Amino acid sequence: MSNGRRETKAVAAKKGAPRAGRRPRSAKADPGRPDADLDGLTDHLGYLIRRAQLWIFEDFTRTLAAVDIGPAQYSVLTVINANPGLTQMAVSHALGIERARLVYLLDGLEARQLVKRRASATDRRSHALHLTPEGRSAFMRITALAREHERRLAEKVGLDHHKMLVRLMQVFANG
Amino acid sequence: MSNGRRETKAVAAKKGAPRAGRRPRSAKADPGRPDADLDGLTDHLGYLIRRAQLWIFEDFTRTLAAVDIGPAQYSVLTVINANPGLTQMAVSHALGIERARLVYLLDGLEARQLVKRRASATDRRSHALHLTPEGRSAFMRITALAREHERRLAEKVGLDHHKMLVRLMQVFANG
DNA sequence: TATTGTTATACTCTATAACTATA
DNA sequence: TATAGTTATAGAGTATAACAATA
Repeated sequence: MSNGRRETKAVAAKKGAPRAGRRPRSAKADPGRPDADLDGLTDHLGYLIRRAQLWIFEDFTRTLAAVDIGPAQYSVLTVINANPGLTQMAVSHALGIERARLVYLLDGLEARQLVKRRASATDRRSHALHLTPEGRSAFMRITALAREHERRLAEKVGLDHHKMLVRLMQVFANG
Repeated sequence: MSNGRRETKAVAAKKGAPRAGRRPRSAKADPGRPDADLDGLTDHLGYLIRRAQLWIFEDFTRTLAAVDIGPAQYSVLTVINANPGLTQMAVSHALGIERARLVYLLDGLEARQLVKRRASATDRRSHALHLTPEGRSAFMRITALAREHERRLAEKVGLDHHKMLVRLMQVFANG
């Protein structure tokens, strides 16, 4: 799985069927495969967000394939880097990742020597999380690629639109 | 089982002391657990979208729990309703749902008598998808609940922001 | 008793591969 | 040979529950 970037095997021949604006009506004009009418779906933010998620995660994963880091791993590294000594519960809470899932993610990052679980000085139930020196230098390469991904994303939606989206979506940043 | 995960000991834990505040911190009244610094994460559209997805899908599922319809099922019903006679491949392509997954979804909807697979008149390999009469009346109740969900979502982000988000995110509506 | 990290299970969704029956 | 629908499997991700060590 580590190299899991399968090439999407040339999805047959795409016939004409151009994206006719946001009103893909004509069911007769194109005998090949006209786009179906999505009806009210394109007014549902949830639907649009799911489609956006597909595009973004795919581009992110492809862009960071060289360092073999996925979106979840990236978010974990970022938070640990910015908050050395954080506990697993705090990371789980900050990112909305289930603590059971986080155990698995950290197992992988620790096995790759990017992250270290240390004993907490104050609470022997919990671990203090830190980037290793290798983790810190890897993180610099990783953030460079992440920025490249973000640039490509901004290109797709338009630079001004990207700024606006980031601002509007802050509502969801926590809680 | 046997994850070689032995802890070293010691090392003083640095208390919180996160980086300089490039981001306003929500002052939660929890002295024991201040929010972690998310650093650059909140400028990544992918991260924000993931958080939005969590909120939206949870609210959607809760709102439509009474009719037992999830986001994917809702999108399938919507497209079939707007395009009676559509094939499974066309639905799969329109919504970005794998055709193998669609089989499973349709099995459920057909077992509940909401959808019917009919024989295609022109190609005996494919099925023509239709809502049943029960499906059509159920769909009216379903869309009412979906609109309620969308209203709640618009409330959360603000009505004007919601409109803008829907417009900006159209880029992802297809492809 | 409650919490942290952990293990385990189940369910959702995505990605493939292979099979069948048609075309 | 290729395509539509189907079945099967594997991998992420989410949601729970339970348990040991610790608080």
